[in-house]
Amino acid sequence: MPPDLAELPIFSTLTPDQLAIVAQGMTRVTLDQGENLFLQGDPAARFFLLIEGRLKVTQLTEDGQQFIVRIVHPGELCGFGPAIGRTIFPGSAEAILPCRLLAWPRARWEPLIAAAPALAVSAIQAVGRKLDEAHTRLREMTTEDAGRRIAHLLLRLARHAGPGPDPVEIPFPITRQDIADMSGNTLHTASRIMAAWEAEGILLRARRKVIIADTAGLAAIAETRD
Amino acid sequence: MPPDLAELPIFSTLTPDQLAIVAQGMTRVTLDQGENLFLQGDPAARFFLLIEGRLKVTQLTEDGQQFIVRIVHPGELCGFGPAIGRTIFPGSAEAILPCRLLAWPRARWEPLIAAAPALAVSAIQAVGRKLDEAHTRLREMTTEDAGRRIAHLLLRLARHAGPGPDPVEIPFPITRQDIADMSGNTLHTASRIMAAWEAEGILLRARRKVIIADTAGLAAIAETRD
DNA sequence: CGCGCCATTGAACAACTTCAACCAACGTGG
DNA sequence: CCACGTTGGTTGAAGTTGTTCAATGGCGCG
Repeated sequence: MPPDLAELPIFSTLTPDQLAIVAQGMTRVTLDQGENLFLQGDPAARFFLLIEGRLKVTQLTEDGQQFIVRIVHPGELCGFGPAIGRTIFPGSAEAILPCRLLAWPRARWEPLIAAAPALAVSAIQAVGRKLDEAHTRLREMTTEDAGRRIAHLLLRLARHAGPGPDPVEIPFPITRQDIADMSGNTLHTASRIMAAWEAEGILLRARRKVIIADTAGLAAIAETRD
Repeated sequence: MPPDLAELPIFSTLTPDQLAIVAQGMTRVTLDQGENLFLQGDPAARFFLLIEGRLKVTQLTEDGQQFIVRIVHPGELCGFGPAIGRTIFPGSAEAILPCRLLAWPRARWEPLIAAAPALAVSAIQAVGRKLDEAHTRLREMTTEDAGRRIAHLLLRLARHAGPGPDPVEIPFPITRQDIADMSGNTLHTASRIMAAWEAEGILLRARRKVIIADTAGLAAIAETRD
């Protein structure tokens, strides 16, 4: 059992009593790269906290198009349908890196937030932040052109790599197709634009890999106002 | 004091004791058409429940573009920044019809949800629904063309008119520009597409007014899969 | 070593935006 | 109550962006 509960930031303020309640019914889950944690339409029987790795949450439209809802980073809750009154998962979650997670049955949600109100507050705030992020993406989709959207996306992904000097590597594998889906483009447009940036020395690219060589240059593209 | 608190659906399950707590610190607000309830950047000192009328919530980007976050319908909470840890309003809210609201100071949020847990649950679910809606809009923005996006938008707006036979009137004034902003188009594209629909007998239009004459026809456009 | 997945690139095309002009309804003040 | 400015709305033509279609290259795994 690698990590002690108390060492996780989200639980660090809890008393031993509260930790005991948190631990009730809790199980650990590990996923290999490429495995699915849950599929769209599955009953939302459990909710999860990602400890290590990365998850990609996607939705499939009726007509077969894929839409990437978000990337889940370590320390974040996911699949908390139960908390907002959902009974099935609205999307699928795939491990894009090997993952370790904690899982609780949905019935534990109420006792858990009752035992640790800080958790409830942070859950609500997490939902709020995601709403903000969704609005930001919506605003970008409607007011910005393809290049700026991709630039914003890469900067956002890179921020999760933690602060650091150039070059910044996006810390998980990601295909051009993923980038195109997340930024509302086709694979082709994304590929072209990023090829141009590579020529300008802003990016380094490899198979399923992106490295930002010039954060300032990319930020300049993202902020360009016509 | 027009409506009795207990008559509002959201409070209908509360006991008199709980209602007394809800009423503490509560004030009533009325707005004329065109007035602002709050402006982007204002300190989020209060949160609101819309009883009657309609609000339009917008954000202004740094470079001056407007983005319509949502329309607030009667019975919905709005401006609940305090609930998700915000101290300023991230957007502006304008009355597009004369409005009546209830308002509470932000400090009342915790006692209020403590007194009426049903309210907390419904607040979390309200945020969850908005997240869903934002994701739906995002998905539509990236996978659908202009016409289908407008069709979906109009159907969504019309649903708030309540069920009823054709023709369905969208129950608040709305400009072509608003429709374009909400569906991620320019005024021009929206105007052209809707003009075509009017010629086909699907819509009736007037200044600041849209009436759906053929809901099934519009739904067919919205669902067309290529 | 050969197949499949990921990626790149060019050319033709369609969709949407921009630019620009114009029209009609509303409201206000003389 | 009429003239006129303002706001909301329509429409055409030109221009741009991004998509579609099509072909090709290369890495990695069995």
